[in-house]
Amino acid sequence: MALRKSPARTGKKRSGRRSAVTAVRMPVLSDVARQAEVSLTTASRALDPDNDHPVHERTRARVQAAAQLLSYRPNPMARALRTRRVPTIAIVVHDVSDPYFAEVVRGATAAASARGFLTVVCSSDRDPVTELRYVEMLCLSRASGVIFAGGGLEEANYRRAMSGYARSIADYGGAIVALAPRAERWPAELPDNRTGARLVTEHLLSLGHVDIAMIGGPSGVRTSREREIGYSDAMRRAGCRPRIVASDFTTAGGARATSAILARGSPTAIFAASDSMALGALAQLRVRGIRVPEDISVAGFDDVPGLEFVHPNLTTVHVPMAELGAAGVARLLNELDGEPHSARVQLHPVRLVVRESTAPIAIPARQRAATESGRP
Amino acid sequence: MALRKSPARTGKKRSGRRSAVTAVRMPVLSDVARQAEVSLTTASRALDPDNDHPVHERTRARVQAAAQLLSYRPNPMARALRTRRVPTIAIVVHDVSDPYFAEVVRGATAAASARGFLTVVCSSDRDPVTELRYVEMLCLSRASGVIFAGGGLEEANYRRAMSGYARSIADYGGAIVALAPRAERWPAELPDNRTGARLVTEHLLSLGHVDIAMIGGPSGVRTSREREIGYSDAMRRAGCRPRIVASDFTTAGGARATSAILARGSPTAIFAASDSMALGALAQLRVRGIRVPEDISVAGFDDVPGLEFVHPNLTTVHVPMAELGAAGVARLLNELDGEPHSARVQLHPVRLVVRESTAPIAIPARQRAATESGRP
DNA sequence: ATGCACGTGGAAATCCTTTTCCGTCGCCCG
DNA sequence: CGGGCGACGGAAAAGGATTTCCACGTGCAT
Repeated sequence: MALRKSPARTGKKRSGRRSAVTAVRMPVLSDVARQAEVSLTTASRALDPDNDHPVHERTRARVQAAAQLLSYRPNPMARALRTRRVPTIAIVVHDVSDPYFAEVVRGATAAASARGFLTVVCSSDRDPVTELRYVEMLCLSRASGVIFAGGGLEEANYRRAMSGYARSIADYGGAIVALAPRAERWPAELPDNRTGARLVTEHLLSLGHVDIAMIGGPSGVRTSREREIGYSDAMRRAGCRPRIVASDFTTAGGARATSAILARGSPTAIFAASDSMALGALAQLRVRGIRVPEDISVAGFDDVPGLEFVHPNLTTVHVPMAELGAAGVARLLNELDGEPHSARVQLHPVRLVVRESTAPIAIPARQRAATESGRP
Repeated sequence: MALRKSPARTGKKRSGRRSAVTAVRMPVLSDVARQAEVSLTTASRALDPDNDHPVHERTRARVQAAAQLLSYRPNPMARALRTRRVPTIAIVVHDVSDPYFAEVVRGATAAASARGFLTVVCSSDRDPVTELRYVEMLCLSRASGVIFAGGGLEEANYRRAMSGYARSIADYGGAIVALAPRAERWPAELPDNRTGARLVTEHLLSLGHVDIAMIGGPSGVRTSREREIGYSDAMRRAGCRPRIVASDFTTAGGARATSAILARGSPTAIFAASDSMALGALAQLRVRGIRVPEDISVAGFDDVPGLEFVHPNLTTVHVPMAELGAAGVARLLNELDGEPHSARVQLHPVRLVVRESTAPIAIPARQRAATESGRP
């Protein structure tokens, strides 16, 4: 694929102003070597626990003492140049502002920094071109690994480009892991979307609902599909007709989809494939004066933080987002060390969280309302 | 200060498995030079637009053609080693999951990637030790710059350590910018907190409110203080007594603070120093059956995304979060280029956004309610 | 004709670490 | 006693770009 001119600028011109006086020049390996009276080679070996070349314990101690004394820290750039890999792991998300991704990122950065890795987060803003640009940059800068927190696209060009980058990452010894289902057969740590969707649907069914509409995610995104399948299966098994309106995982999209659903009949329950969309549904229902859960039940998916502060508290499926992020970096590090994982995809259990936004259908709803704290 | 052994691990052991066949070796500068029949020097100069050494146009064209042909991309690691600076800018936040910071990060990453810079985000989780650890890592890896999105602490040890790192960053030619008021005299792009707080307060005052309580941020954080000052000034100027309960900028904290406020009297309006806290206030008022805005008005600060989907839509002060992030990056790049900025701190205007959660005091509130869409 | 500046290009040093390849020394064994 | 082996340490190459000098040829002024 054609690569164009580098967009990078390095901000030169600047000369080392203030440095003159203060700068005591960071010690480099040769300083340590001199201090310890050994060669560069030995110093390097003594300081590197992973190196298997034998170094006499006495020598090693001397070198380490010298390093300590000078408070030497190896220069990551030089190291990276030589080893052809930088100790940073990248995490590619669709949108950092999306609370789902924010949580994943939180978990991942915490886990990574605990192991001495920096994380760069790349937000594609749901634009495949931007995402590819990022991945190219990551390849070039030889990130140790890339975690894809969001799903991929089914589009042919995208997939071809991506598989090229993936190969190139594998070539230089980097690793990739996915945190959402993708066409590519990468190692993956995934939430159990199908079961989750089945759980909510069965919950709704058990409350007596029959006409349950679903607000799906974008078509061509596997997470959407899996959640839709879980829903459809449960519905069909109960003898109900599934009904899905595709949307885009955003709050605004959820509101729009709700309008669309209402325009074509009035279900007694709506299951949104993400909390953001469920929030949109809630908002839309409110402006129309439709009460939740008295008139209609609403459920979401993800259990993003803060749901306990929206009204009514949303029934949803808890996805362990931060743990997913942490598991992603753990998995990545394993892959880097070449320790093969038994299963390519590791499913993380999700659980149904029943809160206030779902209630038994119709008449029973009124009884339930009576149990809530009355207004003065 | 003493630096200990590197916590970094680079995951070696792994040998280049599959590489054997596929790897076509990425072209390097010398390949381009050979192809264009010029020296390394000339090739480098021809490809670098910032270089001021004269290169004949014909030669430059030849080199560029060669680079294009080979789809050459400079190796960022080699470049970094030589220039002593990596093209990544770090952004330190208190919590990536906080929508305020998420937005700032979004703006910053977009601006940075547009200029060929990668961004690493470091989330301190509000722990000074973690934050310091991050900053040390950033120093070592020679990030081009560090943007502090959140405020700093007043604590002595923290400030000393931080100023040490700051000096070291300046020494190697990196830059720092702050996006929240701090004790350190760094270049800053700040929201106009004082004016914003004054604006909401005056808005509330103009609606007839007199007993307006404020939920403040953590003490020792300047953003809190500035917003509190704006509020207090406006109150005093109107002859009203300010009343502030400190909290922590979180939704849960906002809910708790609301309880505390209610325990000590019933104001007719509550101004929270952040939207998150205002959301907590809203939730708390709801469980107590207190209507907003009929019984009490609530206003927030920041205007984080998604407020139009909460009920009632929150009146707040719009802070241009993404723009702040972008401005931070721009400022940083300027600093790196040594182009001096006139003012050390650049104030970004904020504006009052009046929505549904604030209304005239007492009786008039009912009239206002009539203008809303009625229920069936 | 000499000197100087300028435009252009190249050789080599530099950034700092890791790794390859080799040399030495002591020791054991045939 | 020569040879082989294992433990240990060092010289130097590699990794790939940037940058500092320096050189050469022209054109212009002296």
